[in-house]
Amino acid sequence: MKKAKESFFDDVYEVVKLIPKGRVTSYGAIAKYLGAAKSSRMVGYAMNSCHQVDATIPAHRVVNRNGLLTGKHHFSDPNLMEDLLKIEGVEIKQDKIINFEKFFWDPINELNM
DNA sequence: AATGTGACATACC
DNA sequence: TGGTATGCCACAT
Repeated sequence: MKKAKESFFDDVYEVVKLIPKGRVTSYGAIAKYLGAAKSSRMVGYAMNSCHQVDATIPAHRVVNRNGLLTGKHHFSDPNLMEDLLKIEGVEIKQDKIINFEKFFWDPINELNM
């Protein structure tokens, strides 16, 4: 059995680290998967602290509901996020993911079923 | 306890 | 099309 979540953030990190390479998800999807659809902001907030909790978290695979790389500004370099995604095969144009639905990885569908 | 915060989501202008 | 405003909630101080 899994140990109880220590905090909302920890769950966020767990899910983010489970995101397959070449896939992306949204803050809202993660929040919803954790049972707090309205806490989408917390997901982003968690990512802000993710580097001090676990630097291995692929935060670049998490974007907003629009597939827009809103969090790129928080990376070491703004271009790092889209560059990492491109390397993984995700097409990006104007800081936005092309065919977002195709790359979208929903934990609710992938983990809860 | 209270206040501040924020990498969202949605609505409105 | 993009800026502004509000709701929303868990964490930090």
